[in-house]
Amino acid sequence: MNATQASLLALLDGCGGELTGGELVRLAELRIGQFWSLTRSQVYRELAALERDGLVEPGVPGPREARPVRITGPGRDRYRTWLTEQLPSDSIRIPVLLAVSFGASLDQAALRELLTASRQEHRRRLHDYEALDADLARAPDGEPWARATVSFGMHYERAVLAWFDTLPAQVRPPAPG
Amino acid sequence: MNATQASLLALLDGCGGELTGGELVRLAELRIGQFWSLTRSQVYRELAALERDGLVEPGVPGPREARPVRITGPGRDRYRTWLTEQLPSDSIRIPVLLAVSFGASLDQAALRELLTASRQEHRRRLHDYEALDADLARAPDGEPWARATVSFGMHYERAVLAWFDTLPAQVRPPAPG
DNA sequence: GCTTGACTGTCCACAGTAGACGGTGCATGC
DNA sequence: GCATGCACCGTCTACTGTGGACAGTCAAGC
Repeated sequence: MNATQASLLALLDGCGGELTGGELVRLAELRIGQFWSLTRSQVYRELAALERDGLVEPGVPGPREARPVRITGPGRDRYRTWLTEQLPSDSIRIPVLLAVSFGASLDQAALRELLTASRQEHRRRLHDYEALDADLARAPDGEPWARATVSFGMHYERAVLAWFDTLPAQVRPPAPG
Repeated sequence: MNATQASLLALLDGCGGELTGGELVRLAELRIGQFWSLTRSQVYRELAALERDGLVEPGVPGPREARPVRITGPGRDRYRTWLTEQLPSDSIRIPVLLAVSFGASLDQAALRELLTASRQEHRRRLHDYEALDADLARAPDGEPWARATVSFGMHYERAVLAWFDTLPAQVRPPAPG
């Protein structure tokens, strides 16, 4: 079991029915893509392993070679204990910080341009999260768990934007808000 | 060229001499480990590729099979343009958010425990960054580029700590400061 | 001198990433 | 009714990232 398998099981459990690999990819992107990446190749690979281990079972075949699966009882037990007991540590790679770290060796104008683009990207993401949070707030149950993860995104993006404003003047990107 | 190769070249350029694979691993952990992970296996693999491409060249062999390398002229050009022109996007995986996201299906006490441990870990990291920053501030040149990356770490950790305090009451970890 | 431990580089297995590929259903327009 | 285009299904491959085992070698301390 790994985090990708646990995520797939959790998504299958949450939907309460059957999903194909493609549907899982889309659902994962929507529900956890903000802080967890997974690709089509991975999904199909892990789905095969899950079925081999009896944690998911085939559902009724659909059109276009579609082979949906549903979670089994053991699958449900497995992901729930895994998520609270075997969580790995964070994995974070931020290329922009690589450029900042070696900034002394780089062309200052190019670095400033890079940072400006990055700042804009983070600003855009903050706006997206704010819009998403407003949507979730309108849901009947208020979606507390989903909102908690979006809240993380907003805290993060605001911190990054504040950090940009503390950079050395010669590379500091303009702050449009 | 990839980010790992560029980092190795930048470290070699910065040290102004020759380094072995092991030395590069330790130096990388110290200088960029906070936001960029790389392992021994990777370093030796990429070092072989860099030598094959003429971006580093062998230095004078040392004790214990040590085969130090130094950066070449083309190597210097390569990493500098790569860092400002071909930076990939961020890669972030935060397992704790997976648990929060599927929190509705989990045991609330176990989740709270998990979040408490995570909060403590982030608090510890913030203290480490603050101590590191104080050290860097005492350096003759003030180490502006290194301090900028540590500053990112502090902004990030403070944002995460603030986020913990916004979680639903039944899973919110205690806030000891 | 000898042991211990840290260090050298090598190797392997698996997970994550990126993208090409052939086949198939479905909607669209004729 | 039928042809076309497109979105989608699952497969596959190559490369990068991760974690850990391994054998050989030097140095420090007893």
